[in-house]
Amino acid sequence: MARWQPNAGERLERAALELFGERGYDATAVTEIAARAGLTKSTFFRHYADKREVLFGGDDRLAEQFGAAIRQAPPDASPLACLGAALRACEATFPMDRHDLAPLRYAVIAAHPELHERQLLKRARLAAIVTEALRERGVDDTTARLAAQMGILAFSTAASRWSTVDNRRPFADIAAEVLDELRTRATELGAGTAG
Amino acid sequence: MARWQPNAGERLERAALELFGERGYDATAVTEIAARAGLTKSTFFRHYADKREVLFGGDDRLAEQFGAAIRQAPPDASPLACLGAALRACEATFPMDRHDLAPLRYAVIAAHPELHERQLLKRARLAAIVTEALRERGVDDTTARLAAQMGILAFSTAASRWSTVDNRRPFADIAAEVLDELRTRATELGAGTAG
DNA sequence: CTACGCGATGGCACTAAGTCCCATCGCGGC
DNA sequence: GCCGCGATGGGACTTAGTGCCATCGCGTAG
Repeated sequence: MARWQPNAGERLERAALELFGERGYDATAVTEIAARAGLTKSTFFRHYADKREVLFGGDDRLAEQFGAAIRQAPPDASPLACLGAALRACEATFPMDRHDLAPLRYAVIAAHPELHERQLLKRARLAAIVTEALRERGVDDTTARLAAQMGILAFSTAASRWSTVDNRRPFADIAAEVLDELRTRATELGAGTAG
Repeated sequence: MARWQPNAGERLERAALELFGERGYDATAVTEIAARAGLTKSTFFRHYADKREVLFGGDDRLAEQFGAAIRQAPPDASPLACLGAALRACEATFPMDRHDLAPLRYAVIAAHPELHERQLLKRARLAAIVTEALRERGVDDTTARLAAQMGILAFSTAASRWSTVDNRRPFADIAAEVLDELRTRATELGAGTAG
């Protein structure tokens, strides 16, 4: 028995990604994922609330980092500056030495609406955390929500580009670039006629 | 038998909302919804892909209206002006004579992450349609995506406020107000220091 | 009026996700 | 060596969701 081996969560995550790559998401049962990780269905659901969640463990850690980075930003930093800091802070979640698995993960998510759905939920939670963190800094509600959406858009775009097979650039660089372009476009949008 | 009675979809939707209100979402089985509508489980799944979908039938029609409104906007209209037109166009989806059911619907969705998840998916699809419609007008990719996010944010905020129990204002008014405030905030955001 | 066909429904079997509860195991402290 | 705690195993159970075929209602051709 493989009982009591450490890192059950990581093993399940790895086994899941392997099987999704080999047989596809739908054709992979939770029992099979657990078996490959040397565990059982019961244990799987003790680590992940459902089958989808096994692909999004990192997003929860990310949300914490995001919130912390905004709170640690200097008091006079603008909302967009806070977002920049947050995007730099989540560099650890996108380490280059794990870059090989990213394209597969994205492909699986893109191919299954229920996984895309879960990704959207994670990002909505992230947006809620950013909004709250900005509000704590005295930013008004509407601005906080708008800035949070811009941050999520920058994050999503950057994460997508980073996860490309032939990408070799660090996440922070891509994110900074995207955020800066969004800032420019936001100015143009607001300046245009609205009616 | 109630076979061959018209509007099976509407009956299922109504029955579902009733039961969700009475017993809660989790405690209501698909079989029960179908039974109250005078139908069976088989027929339910022929009308809605899953249990969640029964609450989001209107969102699909909305997406079409949204896209059509942007395409019909005058060629020289700015992106934000297009969004304004789209928000006005979906007035039909928020008729005052059906306002009574809105608070319940929102409460049920808010209480269940899986329903919130589905709502996010619908809005993401809406955002994709807006993005594509703006691109067709010659708007560059980044601006289109940013504007679409702003539109979705305006829509979500307005829909939430409209669905309040004591609200009596038409949707278009609320939406226009929200969008205008977002435009102001976007300008301020872009003007601030970024770095 | 009958025969035929089409589309919507009913019904049933089946798979797998997810829940619940309890037994079991391993490790560390007393 | 005993004991308790936390993690795992295992099995019973409910229900979402799929697939297939029989059935029904209605319109239409002849």
